Amino acid sequence: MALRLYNSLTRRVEPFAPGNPERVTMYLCGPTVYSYVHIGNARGPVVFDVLARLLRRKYPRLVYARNITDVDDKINAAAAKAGVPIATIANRYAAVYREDIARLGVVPPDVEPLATQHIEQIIAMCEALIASGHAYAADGHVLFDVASFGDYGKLSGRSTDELIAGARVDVAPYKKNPVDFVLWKPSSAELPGWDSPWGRGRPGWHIECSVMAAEHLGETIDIHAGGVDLVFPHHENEIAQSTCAHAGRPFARYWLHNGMLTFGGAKMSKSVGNVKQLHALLQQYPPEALRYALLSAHYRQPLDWSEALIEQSIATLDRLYGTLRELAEYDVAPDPATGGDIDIALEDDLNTPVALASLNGLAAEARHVLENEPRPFSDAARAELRRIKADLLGCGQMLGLLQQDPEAWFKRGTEHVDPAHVESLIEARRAARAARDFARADAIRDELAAMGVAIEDGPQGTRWKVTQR
RNA sequence: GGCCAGGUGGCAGAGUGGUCAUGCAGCGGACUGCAAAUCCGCGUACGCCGGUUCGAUUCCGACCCUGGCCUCCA
Repeated sequence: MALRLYNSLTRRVEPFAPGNPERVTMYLCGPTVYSYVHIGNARGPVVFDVLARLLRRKYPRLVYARNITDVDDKINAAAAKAGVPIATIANRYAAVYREDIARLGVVPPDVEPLATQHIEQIIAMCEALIASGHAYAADGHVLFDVASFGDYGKLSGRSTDELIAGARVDVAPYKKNPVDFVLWKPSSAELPGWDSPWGRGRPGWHIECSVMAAEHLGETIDIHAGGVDLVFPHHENEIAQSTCAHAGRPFARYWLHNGMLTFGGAKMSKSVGNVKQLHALLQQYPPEALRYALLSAHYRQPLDWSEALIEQSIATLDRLYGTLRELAEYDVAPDPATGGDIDIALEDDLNTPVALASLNGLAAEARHVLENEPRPFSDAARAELRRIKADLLGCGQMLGLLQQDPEAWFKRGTEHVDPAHVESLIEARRAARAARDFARADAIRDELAAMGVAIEDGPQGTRWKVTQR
């Protein structure tokens, strides 16, 4: 089965056919680095990381770009408040972002362009748009002339007329049309700025993405992704700029949009104030559980973030890793499992919930064999277990899950517990049980529980795991 | 108000015109000194009202409700 993706532009699921299989291109709108991002901001990077993994297998020459907006009024405000240059703020939060997103198991993009490193090209695109009559300079600004682009509104399903009628933006006097948007704006002396034909200024937000996509991926890209809240105006504006700057050649073949993460029933956003910072969550919970939670719903659906969702994800991973732990003796390489259930699910517009169901199904198969086959295992049973483990790891790899040592999963956060102490208590309990002093054995178990350590007596002895974090 | 998604069992969340999601939680059983883990089994879920159909949770229409966008936003 071939990859099929929902294209916001056509509002349909379509087979994916790249312009050039030797160089498939994908762009994701990255963060504006003025503060810590929230978990909602991580949904796109995570789900499109799964897409990148899927694409890369078939098109090894994929070029995946995820930008960083490092000049913006919010950064300016944060820098002014702290009394430092904007680069200080931007570099600090960009570094935190890279690190935190990586902890979610996201493979770094091939290119991570910064807006401030493309000022020349931004100015050039503004000039080109002015030259071709799609933009005009006014009062130190450069504005895109929306009326000059007939397809404006196509992505978001709006007509220019209704946009003008419903415009709630303050109409600046220098605008020809209320919906015209800024490509370049003037900077006062205290604001960061660059010299330009229109005086000292800085770029508008939308043009950055058009320029960086063109610079690193080409004029027409295969996939452009982002949150559904960016459809209008950001992506609409990108299409207008890029198409007009490139003589009408299409900007992106496929537009992919992830649904919003909600919290308490409303979209998670700083303006509402219902945010959960990614950085804070990573201190509190296993990163892999956050990733599992983000993949637990289909990417286009809204997903309500909650403590229960994380706990459930941890519980499910406990079970999956528990199965892998039972298979520890089988030393196998991950099998990419091409054509398997997981593949079919992921190629069907990234159906990660079904892929996770398959993952759980594989684990159940393994447990079934472990439970029912007579021991010692026959060669056939062992081969079956090896196959399942290879599939489990291979499918996990596609999803960016199950790649750590099961023992590391169960003993995560052991900085709060001394493993040697735990082992000695377990040994003391073993001795007590051997002496049939069950009161003492249970007391030791309670003591371990108080430390956040749970134990399991199995045929191979007693195992332990942390119950917290 | 306009445009766009969606309403599934205790919860999360897929999917389908007519046997099955899956996970978490719960209950019963097996196993265990007891737990835990694991295994087996269980719960008659598809917002409301009509329509189409032999048959609709799935298709069509109305209604109710929720969320998103229309302004910075992943």
